[in-house]
Amino acid sequence: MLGELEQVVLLAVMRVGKEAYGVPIHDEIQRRAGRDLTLGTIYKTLSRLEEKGLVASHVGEPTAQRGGRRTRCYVVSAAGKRSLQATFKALRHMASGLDVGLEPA
Amino acid sequence: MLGELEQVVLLAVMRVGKEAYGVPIHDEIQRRAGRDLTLGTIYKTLSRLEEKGLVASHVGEPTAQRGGRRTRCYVVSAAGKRSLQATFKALRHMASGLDVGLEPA
DNA sequence: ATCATATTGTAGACAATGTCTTACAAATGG
DNA sequence: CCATTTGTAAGACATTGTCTACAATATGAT
Repeated sequence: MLGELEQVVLLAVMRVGKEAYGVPIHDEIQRRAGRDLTLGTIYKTLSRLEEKGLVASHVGEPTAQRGGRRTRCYVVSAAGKRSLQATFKALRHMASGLDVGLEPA
Repeated sequence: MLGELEQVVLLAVMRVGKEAYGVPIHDEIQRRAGRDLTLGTIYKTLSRLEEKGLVASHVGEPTAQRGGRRTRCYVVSAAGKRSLQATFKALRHMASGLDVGLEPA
């Protein structure tokens, strides 16, 4: 079963798209969910998701940035997307008719 | 932050309504979410939710059933409902426009 | 060149949540 | 008053959530 943070991180990776590495993922979660996590939290979650095959990663091109390592970029795998969909389907079923801000689509 | 199972159990308590004790909660989760948990899992989660003030409980009347203890019945507190709503609001923000079966209401 | 600094990533530790198994309690029918 | 039925609680362990501390790399200034 997908944990709560795992769901959020998967969604953030999808949203960010092409350049989905640590910092942009972190920022997207902060902006959209108003949740202020450390980068360590993001990286740890990403690496657990990768172990489970729910995301895949590759080392990015060196950018003309100020400094830092090569970025590691992530994409959500097909299994990852299915996992999210299954999780949300069950949630919607549980929530239907309950006025908790999660009505069925 | 509400854990994934905590969300499901809170929703189940709301759904079941008046007679929300262990067994009916368990059955509701099984039917609606297709998730087969043990009663121990349900009780443990309920007691953690109660410690956090997200549900309240009282011991029920003895029924004219074959056996068993008095049931302990649960209701979701105002704080519990707010927690759920906040959780789902953030999720919907993260998911909007993503075809994962959780479009904004 | 080299050193301080900015940016990114990794590892380790610990807390919170998820989950089961096992034990315990209470009620009823014989 | 004891076996059976129904319900609850406690303990243990795995997984997930989260941080802090550290390592790696690139840049610009001295």
